[in-house]
Amino acid sequence: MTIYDIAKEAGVAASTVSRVINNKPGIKAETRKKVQDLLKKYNYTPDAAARGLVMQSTKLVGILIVDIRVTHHINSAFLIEKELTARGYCCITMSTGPEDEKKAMYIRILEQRRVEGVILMGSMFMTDKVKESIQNHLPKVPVVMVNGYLDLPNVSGIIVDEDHGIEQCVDLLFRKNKRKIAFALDSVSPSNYKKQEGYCCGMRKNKAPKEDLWLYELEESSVKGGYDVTQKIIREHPDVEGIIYSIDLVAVGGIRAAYDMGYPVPDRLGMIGVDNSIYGEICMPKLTSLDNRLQALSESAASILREGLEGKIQNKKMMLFSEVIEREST
Amino acid sequence: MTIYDIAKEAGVAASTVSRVINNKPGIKAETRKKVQDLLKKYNYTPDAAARGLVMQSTKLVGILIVDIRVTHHINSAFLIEKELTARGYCCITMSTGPEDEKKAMYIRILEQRRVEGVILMGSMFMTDKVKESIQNHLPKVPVVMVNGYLDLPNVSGIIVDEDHGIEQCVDLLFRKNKRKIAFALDSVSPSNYKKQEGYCCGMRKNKAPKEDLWLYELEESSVKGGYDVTQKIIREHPDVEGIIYSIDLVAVGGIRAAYDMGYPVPDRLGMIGVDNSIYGEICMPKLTSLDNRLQALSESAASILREGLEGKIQNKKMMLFSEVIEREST
DNA sequence: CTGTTAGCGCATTCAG
DNA sequence: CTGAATGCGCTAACAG
Repeated sequence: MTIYDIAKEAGVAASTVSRVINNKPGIKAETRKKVQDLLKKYNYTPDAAARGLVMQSTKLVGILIVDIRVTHHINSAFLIEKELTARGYCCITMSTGPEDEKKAMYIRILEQRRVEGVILMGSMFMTDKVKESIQNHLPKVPVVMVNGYLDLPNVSGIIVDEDHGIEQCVDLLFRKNKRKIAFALDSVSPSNYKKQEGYCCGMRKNKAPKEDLWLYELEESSVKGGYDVTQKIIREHPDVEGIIYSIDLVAVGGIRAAYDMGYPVPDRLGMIGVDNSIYGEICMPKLTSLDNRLQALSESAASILREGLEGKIQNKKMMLFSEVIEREST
Repeated sequence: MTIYDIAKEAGVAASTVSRVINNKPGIKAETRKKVQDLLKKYNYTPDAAARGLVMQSTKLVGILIVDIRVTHHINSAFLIEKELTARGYCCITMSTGPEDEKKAMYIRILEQRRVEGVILMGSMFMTDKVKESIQNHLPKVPVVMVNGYLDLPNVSGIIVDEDHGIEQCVDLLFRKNKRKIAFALDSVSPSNYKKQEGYCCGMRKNKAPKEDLWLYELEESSVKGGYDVTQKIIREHPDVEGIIYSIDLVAVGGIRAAYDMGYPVPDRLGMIGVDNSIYGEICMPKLTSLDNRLQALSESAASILREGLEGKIQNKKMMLFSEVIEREST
C-alpha cells in the first residue's frame, strides 16, 4: 500500500494524498475527507525510510552502550530514549561489547542508518579508536558522551567528578576511624581510573602511609568478583578497616564475603560502593554509595543532544558533582 | 557523498560503483581497485534506507518492552539483539510503558519503519488492543512473543509453565513443614495471573484450608513494595510460615522486612521469588527462586524470529519448563 | 566488462 | 485547489 494506491482509489493525485497525510493547508474539505477515509480504511502509514530519503532526515538517533545489561547504563538510556522519542526521534540502542573494533563497527552501522545524533554511554568510549571512527564516519552529527569526553568539534561530554567523590568516601571512612582502606577496581576504564586517583588523593590527604595504599583489580565485574576479591583482601590484610569498590555490584559481593569471614560491617569493616544503585538497598547491611548523578547526567545528555539535533552543534563540556549517600555499611 | 559522486570521480557509472560495493562479480580488477580506493578515501558507506527502499528490505527488527529497566527483560533483549545483529539486522528496542494506547503507538512506529520482525517482550503484551494493532498494522511480519501468546497467524509465542513452577515452590515449602503460605503479586499481568493460579493449585493439592490462601497485591513493583507488603502480611498473619513473591525484586524487600520484624529466614519464615535473578544472590540470606528459563526463552525467541525472517512465517507455540533453584531462604 | 534506464515510496516545486 | 513532473540514493534488468 503506497500513496499511489490510495490516490488511485480516491481518484486524486499522489501529491494530494501526501498533502492530506502531512496536514498541509489548501485542500478542499471534501477531498481531504475522502482521502482520510481511505487512509483509515487501509491502515495506511507512510514509509519512514522513503520519507527520510526525500526529506533528508531520518529522525534516527543511535545510543551505543558497551553492555545494555549494566543496570546503570540502561537506566540512563531509558531516560534519554524517553526524551528523544517524545520529540519524534527513534532510538537505535545497541550493545557494542568492550572491544574497540566492535565499537567502530557499530559506529559504522549508525552511519549507514544515517542517524542524526549519537549518545555514547560511559567512559569506555573514551578511546583513540572511537575518536577516529567518529571523525571518519560521523564527523557532522552531534555526539554526546555520557561520563566522558572526546576532543572533537561535534562531540560534547558530561562528566562526573567521581575522583573527588571517592576522595569524600575516604574522608568519610577516616571520620569513622577507619584508616586502613583498600580500593577494588572492577575493570579498567577512564572512569575507574579517576576513581582510583580519588582514592590515592584521599589517602594521601589523610596522611595514610604509602605502603597502606592497597589497590586490587577484580577478575570479573560481578557479585562473585566482589566476593572473591574481598576474601583476598581480608586474607592479605587482616587488619583492613575499610574497602571502597568501584561499583555497587561488586561491593555487595564484598558485603557477603565480610559476613562469611566474620568481619562485621560496619563495626569492623566499613564498605562503600559507587552508583547509588538498587543493589545497595538489597544487601544487608545496606550499602553506603557514591551517587554519580545518573539521572541528572542522562537528562543533561538528552538536552544537549536535543540542542545538537536542532542545529546547535557545539562541543560543550559539562561537569556534575557526585555525592556520598550514607547507609548502613559505614 | 553518494555513489554518483564516487562514480564521477572514478570516471565510471554509478552502477559500477554499486557492483563494487556489493562485491558483485564481473568487474575488471583495475576498475574495482580504483573504485575501492575512492570508497576508502571518502569513508563512503551506502545509505541503508535508500538501499532498503529498492531492495524492499529494511533489515530492521523491533523489540518492544514495557520497561527496558526491568533487568529480566533487558537481559533477554540483549541475547536476542546479539543473535539478530550477527545476522545483519538492526534492532530498534523501545520501552512502551504499560498503557495499551502507548503499546499501540509503538507498534505504529515499527510499522512506519517497516520492520521485518517484531519481538514482544513479556506477557504484558497479551492484550486485545495489542492483538488488534498487530492485526491492523503488522499483519504480515513475523512476531514472536516472549512468555506469552496471541492467536494470530503471524504471531508465535514461547511460554514458561510458571503456574506449575509456583506449584513446586508451594510443594517445597510444605516439605520444609511450612504450611501457612502467603502469595504476593507485584502487578497484574497474565504471567502473574498464572503464578497465582499455581499458588492456589499448590495449596489445594497440599490440602491447605481455603481460608489460608493469603493473596496480596503490591502497591509498587519495587524493593520497597516488597518490604511494605511483607510487613503487612506479618502483621495480619503473625503465624505466616512462608511467602512466595511474583518476582525476586520484591522478594528481596521482603527478606529485609522479615529481618527488621524479627522473623528469621528461613527458620521461621520461608521465602521464594521468581526470575532467578541477581537480586537473589545479593540479599541475605540468599533467595530461593523459580528459574523461569530466561536464557532458553530468549534463544528460542531469537531463533523462531530468525526462521520467520527467512520466510517461514508460522504461528508456533512452545513451552519451556521452569525449575526451582534452592538457596538459603527456604 | 560497463553504461543506460527505470523504479523503490515519498514530498515538493511548478503549472494549471 | 489539484495534478504532473522531479529527485532523494540506491540496485537491477537490459543493452551494448
